[in-house]
Amino acid sequence: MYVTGSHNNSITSNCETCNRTNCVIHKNKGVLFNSTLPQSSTILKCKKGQQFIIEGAPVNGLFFIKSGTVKVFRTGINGREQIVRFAKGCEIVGHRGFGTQEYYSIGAVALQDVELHYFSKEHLQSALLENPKFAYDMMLFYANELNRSENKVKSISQMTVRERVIDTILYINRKFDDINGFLSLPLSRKEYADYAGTTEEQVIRVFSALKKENLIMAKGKKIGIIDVSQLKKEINEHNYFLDS
DNA sequence: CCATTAAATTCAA
DNA sequence: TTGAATTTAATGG
Repeated sequence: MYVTGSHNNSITSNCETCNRTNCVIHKNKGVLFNSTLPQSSTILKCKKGQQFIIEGAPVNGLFFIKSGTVKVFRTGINGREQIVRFAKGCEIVGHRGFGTQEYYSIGAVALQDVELHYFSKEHLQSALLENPKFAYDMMLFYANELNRSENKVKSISQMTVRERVIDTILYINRKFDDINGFLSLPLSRKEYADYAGTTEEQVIRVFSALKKENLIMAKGKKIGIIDVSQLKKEINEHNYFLDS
C-alpha cells in the first residue's frame, strides 16, 4: 500500500461542483463570490496541525471550510483542552466572533491539510443585509449550533464516561463516513477524551471494554464500529438525541 | 496521576 | 521501501 505523489486522500470539494444540499456556501455562492467588492474572498491553505484561529485574537472575519477537517477547541481550567466540535468541508468556523464579539473565544487547528475561504466581516455584513435568503440560511446554521451546544452541556453533566465516549464515537461516525468499516477521521485517544470531557486513560479503558464486548474494533488510530445499533441503544436509553 | 512496555506512525535515506 | 527514531496506546501501580 502506497500513496502516489503528494496527493493524500484530500476530498476534492470544489465549491463550484460541491452538491451538498445543506451547504450554506454552495447555496449562496452567487452572493458570496459575485460581490461588488474586488477581493471578496481569499483562499487560505493550512497544513495538518496548523492553527488558524488563536484564542484571544481579534476577529476580522469568518472561515468557510472548503476541504479538509478542523477541530475547534477552547482552553479550559488547568490548560486542559475542550474540543467544541469537529468541522469538515462546507462548514463555517469562527462564527461566534461575528457581530458583537471582538475576540475569538476559541481556537481552531487543521487536522488534515485544509483549504479555507476567508471572508471579511464587512463583506459578510453587506451580503447578509442585502440577501435575506443568505441571512436565513446563516440563522439556521446558528440555531443548529446553539442546539448542539446545549445538548453537549447536558451530555457532559449527566452522562457517564462510558456513555460520553460512545456518544463521541457515534458523533464521529455520523459526521465522517466509514472507509471499509473504520472511521475516516483518525483521532488520537486524547482528542476523543477532549471532546467527551474526560481523560485519555478513561477513553483507552472504555475502548478496551468495547473491544472485548465486540462493539468496536481498533487498530491504532483507526476505529471501527462493529455494532452501531447496540451502541445507539446504550445512549438512547438515556434519551439523548444527537446532533449532526 | 505517573511509569513502563507495546504498538503504531513518521521520516529520511 | 525499509528500519530507526519518535510518538501514541495500553496497562498496572
